[in-house]
Amino acid sequence: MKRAKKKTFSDFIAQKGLKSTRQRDIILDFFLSTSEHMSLEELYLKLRAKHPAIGYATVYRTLKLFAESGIAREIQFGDGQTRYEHVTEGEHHDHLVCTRCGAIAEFENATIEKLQDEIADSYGFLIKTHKLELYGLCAKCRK
Amino acid sequence: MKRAKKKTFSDFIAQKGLKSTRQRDIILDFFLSTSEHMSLEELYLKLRAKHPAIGYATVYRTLKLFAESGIAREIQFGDGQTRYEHVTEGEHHDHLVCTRCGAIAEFENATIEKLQDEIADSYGFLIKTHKLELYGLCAKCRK
DNA sequence: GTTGTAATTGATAATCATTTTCAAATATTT
DNA sequence: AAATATTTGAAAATGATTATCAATTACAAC
Ligand SMILES: [Mn+2]
Ligand SMILES: [Mn+2]
Ligand SMILES: [Zn+2]
Ligand SMILES: [Zn+2]
Repeated sequence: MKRAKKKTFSDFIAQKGLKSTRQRDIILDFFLSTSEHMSLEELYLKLRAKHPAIGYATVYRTLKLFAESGIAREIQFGDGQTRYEHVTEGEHHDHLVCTRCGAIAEFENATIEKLQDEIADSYGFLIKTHKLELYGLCAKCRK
Repeated sequence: MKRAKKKTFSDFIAQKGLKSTRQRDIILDFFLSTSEHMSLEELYLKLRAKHPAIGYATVYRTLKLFAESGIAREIQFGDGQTRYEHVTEGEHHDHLVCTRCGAIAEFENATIEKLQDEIADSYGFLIKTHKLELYGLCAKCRK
């Protein structure tokens, strides 16, 4: 899983004529070891603890490359912070976002996905991506 | 419909101890006369054509008030521009967004809404709002 | 209508996340 | 090892939004 993503990324780098660098390796290792949905700032701060020399711009640039290569996905939960999550081949999910504590749960629902396709069809619309997020209070916070 | 929204807003203004001003009236009239999903900049530019003295900050502040009063809703389609749409009592809809031409279609699907509730229940999650957007190519653009 | 007071306005500066710039450093090819 | 193109980190720039503030305005009390 980590191996596969590293492979995907190095293939992407090679195919694009880019270079394999120490910073990209460090950031990739760190990203693959993190929990999901981490914001760029969070990521940068935690990274800087171990690797103080890595620049902010490099983290931004590298995460964009991860997304471009297909191993990560950019997500926005409306708090003004871009987050990145891991992309797993053939898997898709949507999110429940707790607006009090920030907890995020993931779910999949095949019926909803199918209905989305039907709706798109009825408009002659071709879906490329979609975004389904449920905002509210998680079980812990609603008590 | 326009009347009702004007009433809602003036009640809101009164109840909050705010003032009824020329600028707010102008912006409200303009907003109520526009098509949906207009970005703030678009709104400001079109408004400025007729009322050159109205400031950018005032437009921002006033649209926020519209949202707070319940006659408008802020929406983000991920292009970095905040948009505002009209809120109609008791109505809800989600969006199809064309990533090529920017066209926006609206849809409602009771089954999807019900499934969302069931998913939330199964997580003990209390939904406050949700966001469902289908991005892709509209019928015109996919040809 | 005049006055007093608090809210509002418009211009501008500030903010915040993100992107760009650029000279120095580095990776890869020859 | 030298040549070349990419990458890096720091700092400046950007773009959308928000805060600041002095001048203006709305409105309630007289
Ligand atoms: Mn996720
Ligand atoms: Mn709409
Ligand atoms: Zn919570
Ligand atoms: Zn289109």
